[in-house]
Amino acid sequence: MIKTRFAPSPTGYLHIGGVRTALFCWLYARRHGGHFVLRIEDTDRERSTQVAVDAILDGMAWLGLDPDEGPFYQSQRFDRYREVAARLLAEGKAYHCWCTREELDQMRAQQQARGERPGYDGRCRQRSEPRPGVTPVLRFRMPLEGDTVVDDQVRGRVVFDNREIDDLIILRGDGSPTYHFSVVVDDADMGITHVIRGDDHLNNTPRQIRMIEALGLPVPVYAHLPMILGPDGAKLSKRHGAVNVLEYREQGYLPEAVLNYLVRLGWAHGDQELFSIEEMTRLFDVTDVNASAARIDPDKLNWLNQQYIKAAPAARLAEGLRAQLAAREGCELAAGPPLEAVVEAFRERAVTLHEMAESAGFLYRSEFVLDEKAAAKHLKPALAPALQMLQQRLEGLADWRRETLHEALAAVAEACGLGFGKLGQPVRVAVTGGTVSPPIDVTLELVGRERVLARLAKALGRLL
RNA sequence: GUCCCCAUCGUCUAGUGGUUAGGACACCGCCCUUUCACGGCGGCAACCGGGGUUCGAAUCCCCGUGGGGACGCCA
Repeated sequence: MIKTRFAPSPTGYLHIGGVRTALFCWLYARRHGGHFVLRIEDTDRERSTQVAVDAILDGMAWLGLDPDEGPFYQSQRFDRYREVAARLLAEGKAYHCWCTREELDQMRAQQQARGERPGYDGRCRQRSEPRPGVTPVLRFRMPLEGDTVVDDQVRGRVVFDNREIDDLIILRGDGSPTYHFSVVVDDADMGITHVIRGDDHLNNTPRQIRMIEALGLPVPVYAHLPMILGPDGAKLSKRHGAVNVLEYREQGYLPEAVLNYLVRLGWAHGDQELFSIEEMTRLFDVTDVNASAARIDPDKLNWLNQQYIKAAPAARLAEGLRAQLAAREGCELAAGPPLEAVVEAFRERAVTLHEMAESAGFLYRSEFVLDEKAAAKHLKPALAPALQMLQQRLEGLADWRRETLHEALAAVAEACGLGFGKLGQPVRVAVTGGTVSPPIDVTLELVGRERVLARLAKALGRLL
């Protein structure tokens, strides 16, 4: 069975670049009827935190990137790594190294000074005597000559000269495994057939392949994905806005929009831009991923999010809107119209749910805030008769619905010799406090009879 | 510094030896219009440079340039 895995280290939030890796792994497994494994790489106990683990799990769940197996934790498998390492040592494929950190630093500095690639020179390969006061680490014995070939699904064939690869540490002084070693053991134990991961691991691959071979295990298929950069082409960082996926949720992005955006970074299917999850899983193939790095484009994500907001079921959006509104000062859900009605009125004019809550906020705030500039421009004394007429008409309106409101507005506009818009805009300002809202009839319906009449009266009070 | 990877509009990309180099986002203009949007139509805009290979290169090869990554008892 095809098996892919996503193996983040819980040292921070779930990065948007990591999410794309997870997505590609997930899609590939889905596409081939295989399994997607989630493994938490927490061998570095100093930096790993439970908060980060939760953030990863939370983010994956939000996006629907559910693992078929796991989450597995490397921290719970230390015995297994030590066992495998012991075997390597017994077979002479690994050896103790008694070099001190100071010694290693010095060695690297000298190598750099000589213009060489810094790396361990193998000075402990032959040593058999322990050094007093030093707890040894275990190093893997890499071949000294020849090449190691990585047949990458994205890059093609990449050849490394073994002389460029040094003997890496597989067990630290405290007996804990290092990343390179634990991945190899885990991928083998978990039956991972396809390793799909970030570009930054390409250079690590030959050493991992050598360890896998030394262990007599099958070498998985590799696919190294290009990196995702910030809009300015630099490495993605906090200053580029949201790098933490959960921030996208907070900002009102829909998970399917984020996924759709991410899947198109490095992958395409002709000219198609919109992909449902089902389409992605049917069409995606890691061999179609292109090799060059891509930049994050917030504009395009926004556009996609809007596409999904226009199409999503109102009930779902209502839930998102509820959360957005709830997080807002002065907004009281009970004080306004049903959320689904608001969603329908605003879905074509909101890029994110955050923005929707922002512009629909006036429906739920008890205090009325009038934009003075708008009032100065649209609430002119000359309008008083028309507004008065409208007020009367609305008071007598039996049925407070968009259609009846529209009739009332149209009738008053006609009677006063005004265009619909000439009446609508002042009413909008009077009722919403601003110049922007859904169509005025819809707006009046949403604001509700009581408030409309009260605000109209208040506006009239200003004019008279 | 050494090694590895990458290179089509501003951005994401299609393209796999012969195309007026296509689409999308953004931007600009027009239309629609009840504000804002949505939508429709149109426009601007690219093969990093130099050598080869070939009848013919965005496409294949080499060099350069630029960008990125790796070089930890981090992952």
